[in-house]
Amino acid sequence: MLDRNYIRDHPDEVRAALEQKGVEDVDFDAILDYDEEWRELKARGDDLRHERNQVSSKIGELKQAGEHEEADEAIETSQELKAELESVEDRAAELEAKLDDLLLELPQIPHEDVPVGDSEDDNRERRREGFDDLRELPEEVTPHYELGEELDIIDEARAAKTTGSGFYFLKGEGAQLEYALLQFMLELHREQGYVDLFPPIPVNSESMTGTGQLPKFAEDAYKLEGEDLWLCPTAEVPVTNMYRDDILLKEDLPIKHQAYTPNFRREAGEHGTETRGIVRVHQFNKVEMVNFVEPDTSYEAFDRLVDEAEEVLRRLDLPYRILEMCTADLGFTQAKKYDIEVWAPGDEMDDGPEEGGRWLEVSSVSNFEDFQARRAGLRYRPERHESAEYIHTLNGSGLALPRVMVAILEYYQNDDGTVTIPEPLRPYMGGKEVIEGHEPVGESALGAGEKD
RNA sequence: GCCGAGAUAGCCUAGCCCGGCCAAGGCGGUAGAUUCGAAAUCUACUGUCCUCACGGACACGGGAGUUCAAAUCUCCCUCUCGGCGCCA
Repeated sequence: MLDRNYIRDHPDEVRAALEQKGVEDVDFDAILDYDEEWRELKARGDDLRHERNQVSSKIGELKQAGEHEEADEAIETSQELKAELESVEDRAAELEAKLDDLLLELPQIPHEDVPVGDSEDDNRERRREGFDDLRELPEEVTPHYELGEELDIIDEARAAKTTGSGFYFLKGEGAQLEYALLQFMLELHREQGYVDLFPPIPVNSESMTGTGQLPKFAEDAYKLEGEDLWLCPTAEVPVTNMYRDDILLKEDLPIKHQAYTPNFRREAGEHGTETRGIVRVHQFNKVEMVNFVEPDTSYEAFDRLVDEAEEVLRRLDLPYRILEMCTADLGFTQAKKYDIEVWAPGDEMDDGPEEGGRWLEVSSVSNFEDFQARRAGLRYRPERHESAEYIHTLNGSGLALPRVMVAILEYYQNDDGTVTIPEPLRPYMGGKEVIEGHEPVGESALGAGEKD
């Protein structure tokens, strides 16, 4: 949420931001008008109330002095004031409620460094890492969704049965790889100074509003029937809202939390060749890093956060690139955002690198500045005697698991259809070095002619 | 789920029965005075909004109501604590 004073004083900046982010469904002039009218009413209401307070206290005095006649007169005056006050304040309350709703739909203003653009084509590639010394790949890399089925470590069909499309079972070595990735990432971020959290998975509407998923993006999330609860769309929501309405101390900052959670997203209508397999699913695990920092340090924290997320891929020795998002590709809440995209060589896509394959977004690192803090009431006291100020929040995935798994299954694939396990993960898989897969189970396995 | 008790400023606490006279007091913090310096002491400041300002309004968990007037009375909600029940 933007500061109302800021909006009054810098309307042109807000208009520019709306245009750069391509937001067209907000009537900013109406907001300014409402605010103007509200302030007038507020001033009038304050005056009336002042008058009433004076009359009221006089009534007390008169009554104690035993001057009942004059007291009754004063009561009459007070009653008249009351009626007028009510109409003024009702109108003001109406306007303020409207204003609050509208303000929740005003997006964050992009940081001045962010390249202005119209679409994702205007995003800038900052750098590319890990392509100098590539692994020897099979002639034809099998896409993860075929390989996962062949090795019987990913079972989408049976998940469709128990749950629906867009979900999957991981089995045996597949599930082990998932756990190994989790443990590995969490341990790495611990080294980077993160304190673990395991949050509640359902979150209420207030939390969803605090981080900006509501009110505009309700249709992206799963809602529990009969409850004011949503299935966690990202750990950002419970973790950022953890300190809602708290006042933190200067010495508390920066606070760095990491949290593993499952994430649930409806992803309505997202089916096609680009989303085969487990690259876009309704439930996936992710380790999220969230930083709470003093305002003037948030851009340092941003650079550090990108590096902390990258470290996962560096250690796994997976090639990737860093993309700087242009204004059009910034989210509603974001002032600045970098994406990290890992290289997955299994599927040819037009916008992939020269080496073939495609890019998969595995992390998004964002600085929200005080946008979320203002919505959620996240403050700190810069000096003991000073009044509280909004902090800055940032977060970054570190990382989203399924797409890392895709990259591993494709990039670490061997000629014989097995997958070499990246070294840092082996300690978490009982020393296992290669994923060899399982015999399929059930009558359908007979069709493959592999069981007598 | 049931019964009971509670929620007051950054923190701790009074006021609530019995409505009216700045939400009293303490702690912590900042500045000043004092001091060679410190401790102690004293003074001022230490929530939000509107206003260029003077000033004013609001704020006692949240919301609604009663009243000329609500921290105080009534109702609803949220959360916390205690007891009982249920439960992995």
